[in-house]
Amino acid sequence: MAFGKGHHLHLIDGSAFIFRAYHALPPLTRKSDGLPVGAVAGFCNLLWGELTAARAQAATHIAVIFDAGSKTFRNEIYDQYKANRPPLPEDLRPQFPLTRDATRAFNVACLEIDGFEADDIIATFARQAKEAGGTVTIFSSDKDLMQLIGDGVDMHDPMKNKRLGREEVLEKFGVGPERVVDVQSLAGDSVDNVPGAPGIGLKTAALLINEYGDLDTLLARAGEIKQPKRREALVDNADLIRISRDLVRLRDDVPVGVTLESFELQPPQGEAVMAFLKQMEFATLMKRVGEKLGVAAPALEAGKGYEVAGAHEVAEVTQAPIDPGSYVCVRDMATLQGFIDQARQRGWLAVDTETTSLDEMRAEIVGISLAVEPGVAAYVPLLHRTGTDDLLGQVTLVPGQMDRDAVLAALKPVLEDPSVLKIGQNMKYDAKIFARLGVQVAPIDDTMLMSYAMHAGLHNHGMDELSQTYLGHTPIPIKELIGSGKSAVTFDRVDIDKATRYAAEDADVTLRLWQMFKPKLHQAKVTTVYETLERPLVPVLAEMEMAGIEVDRQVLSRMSGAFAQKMAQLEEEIQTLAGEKFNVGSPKQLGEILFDKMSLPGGEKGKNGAYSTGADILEDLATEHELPGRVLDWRQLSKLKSTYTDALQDHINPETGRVHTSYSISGAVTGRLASTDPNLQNIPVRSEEGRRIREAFVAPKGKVLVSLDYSQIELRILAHVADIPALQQSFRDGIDIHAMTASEMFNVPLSEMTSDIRRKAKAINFGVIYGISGFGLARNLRIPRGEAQGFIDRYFERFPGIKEYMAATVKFAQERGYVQTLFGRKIHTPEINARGPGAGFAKRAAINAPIQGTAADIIRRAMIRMPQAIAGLPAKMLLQVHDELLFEVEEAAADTLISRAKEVMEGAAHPAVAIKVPLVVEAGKGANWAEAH
DNA sequence: ACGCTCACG
DNA sequence: GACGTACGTGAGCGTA
Repeated sequence: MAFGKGHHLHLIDGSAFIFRAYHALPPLTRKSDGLPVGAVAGFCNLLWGELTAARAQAATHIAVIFDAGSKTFRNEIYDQYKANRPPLPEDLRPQFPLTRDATRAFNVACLEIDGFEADDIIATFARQAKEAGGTVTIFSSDKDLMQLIGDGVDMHDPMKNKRLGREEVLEKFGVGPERVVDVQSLAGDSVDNVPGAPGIGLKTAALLINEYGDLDTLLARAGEIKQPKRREALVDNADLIRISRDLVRLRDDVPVGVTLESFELQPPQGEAVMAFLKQMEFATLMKRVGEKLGVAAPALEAGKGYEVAGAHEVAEVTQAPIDPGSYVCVRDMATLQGFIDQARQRGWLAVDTETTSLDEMRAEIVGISLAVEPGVAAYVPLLHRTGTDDLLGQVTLVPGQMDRDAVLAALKPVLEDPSVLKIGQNMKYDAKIFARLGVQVAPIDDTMLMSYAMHAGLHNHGMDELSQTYLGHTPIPIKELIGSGKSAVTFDRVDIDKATRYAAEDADVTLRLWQMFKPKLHQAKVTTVYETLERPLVPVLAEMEMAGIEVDRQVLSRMSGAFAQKMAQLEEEIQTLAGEKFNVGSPKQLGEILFDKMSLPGGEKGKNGAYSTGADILEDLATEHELPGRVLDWRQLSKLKSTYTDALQDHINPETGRVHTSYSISGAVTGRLASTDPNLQNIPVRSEEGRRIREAFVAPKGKVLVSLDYSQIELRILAHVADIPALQQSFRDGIDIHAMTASEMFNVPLSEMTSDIRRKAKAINFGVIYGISGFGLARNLRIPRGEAQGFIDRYFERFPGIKEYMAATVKFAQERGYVQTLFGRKIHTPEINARGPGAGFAKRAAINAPIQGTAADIIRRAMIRMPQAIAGLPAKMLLQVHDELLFEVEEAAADTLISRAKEVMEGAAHPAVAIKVPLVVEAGKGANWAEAH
């Protein structure tokens, strides 16, 4: 029978059901294999409830509509559409196809169409139903659907369990359903990232539309608006507003390919429902559905059902042992396609690349390994070369390898497919290799970062260590393939059979680690840390590293020359003073000259019997003799030359002409990044001579460098976490915090503050962050230990909250074995209950970690939000130096960049944590880093 | 491979 | 009462 008068259609927004189910339930997994099924279970419950309700409401037709998940036509209109959506939780993705299966199992029509959102499909069916003379109820909480209300179409919000009609639309938008699109086009939508008109919200938009009738009239007569702000917002952004309208207006002409008749409400077929529920191991639901349908629920075998993720370890015992002999060497397209198909089927793929270098910007890809299941792994050799060059000195490819570009072309769709999760160990490396080959790998999971989120402080997170610790398996060492030291060869010279065993094993191990870590993230309560502070940082850092920073070789080379001259001169003077030639760079020889030959006082031998000749000791000796001062000068120049002016030149990439550092996300236990090859986080700044090295870090013509750094961020965090009202107030008032501390401690009014008193207070403030001790402060200030202890006692007397915070933090660590940042990052403190001197170290580290770690979390949050915030500006984020971000930007846009980036940085803690003191960011710009800082 | 020294936050 | 200490990093060098 044709759909028409008297018929009533229920249209269900399936995606809304899924998300609601996912967030309402704990992470449940199927007992037999650990498959995440929480969202599916919740979805089935909601659907079952809805089916019961539909009958009660005399629905005659029903359908569940899903989002197809891939890009839609709206992304072609506006590429930023929905661009700020958080990434999908990794355990939700594989449940999507199961919810479709569930819908079909309940004998309900289900539909999704590539290129369109569920909302468009719903709009299309709603129109068809209306035109046929029937009525429609839409089940969704999505306000975008409210434009469809009226004339036989109403909505039901399942979250609030309430009907939405014309009155509710008026209440929410200030206009009727027919003008909802106009209002939304003006107001924009931050959730979907619809731009709208800047500065116009829902209220103003409704006011304008009601005054002018509709959007087109309003835009045509925008010049008449009296308020200058509103007038400009509309006149200047007319195009953006029209684009916004195309984004919010639902299409009701989607080629759906099915008719309304096919949605006729059918009773569920007991057998099909039961088969599905049994497969999912949903015992309770089987019983409930069975009773209603009058079918016996089949019993589940022992050990089946579902449970909260990680409740039991099933992974290891059920897995096949790791056997490198079983891996496949891929030499033809059909075999490769087989792995790709398996990846699509499962929704995940473990990937690893083998290359000629650890430097991602110079490395050439040699092969790719893949794994889809524990034990099911393959290696695709691409560019292995013969061990010896031929007679002409030419390298020759080993025969039997597939063409690199053909393999990449085959892999690109799956590597870029948003519905297939790519799993790797240190994915930033592989993502950069692929990016250089034109493949943007996403979405990703990273076992190194999962381990870091769970185990920071317990051990490092390299693959060999993780495999040993968590799989009890020692992977083939890379040394066995490429050798070590001077005789090491690059991976392209490795025999393909050996490479297959090694490389595929890495992918296999990575996949197994991922399966083991996944449920444990929830258990360790670090899912949010992983999802918001680790995983999203990978693409951000990859971008920064690939951008690199321009370094002027000339500047460095000139400085190197000058340093060399000055050093030679100093060396001669030193040797004359010593009365003999010796290696000034050898602490051992220097110690013997100073303390044995010249008999200067204060010679202390370290653990291996050598005299200590550190800067502080030489500074003390400088009053006794000329030589130590000269050595200090020589050392400074030597350091600057070897570590900076010489070494940095070697790091200039010949292709890009820029220096590309690599950030280690999991290198520092506190959450800080670490920079290597080269380390761009310790470029000199404290001494005048050193600071000049920053003049070599330059912006290209027409651009400038912009530096933004958090002012006193760790002290601000201390004021918050230790809850010290006096410190908090000073930060709110913008008072010099060290002067204020000094004033409180020494009873000196701010107006009479001397730089010496302030210096002491500053040292104490920093000392507190480090877990202060009388000894440490005494050494830092070069004052007697008793005096230093006196300062500390006075400080604690004045700010008792600090002492309480320190004690509470240590106690927390002793009881739980870890400390936490404000954002939930855990830093383990395994040595906290040790005896001996180690105990002191562990306590101070435990006190420092939440403060340093919270600061690290904050700048991570800022960095993750930054690409979105500066999109459209001719600007790039280049470097991070713990509390500083460095950008390169076209000169004309520098001030815009500063204001946008500053806003992101100062607001980075929100909305997760409301810090009681303002975060303040200071900005500078200039032709080089010295000027910008 | 390890420790010393020193550059940074 | 003695011990040994500021927190977090990475690079280059000399020495074993």
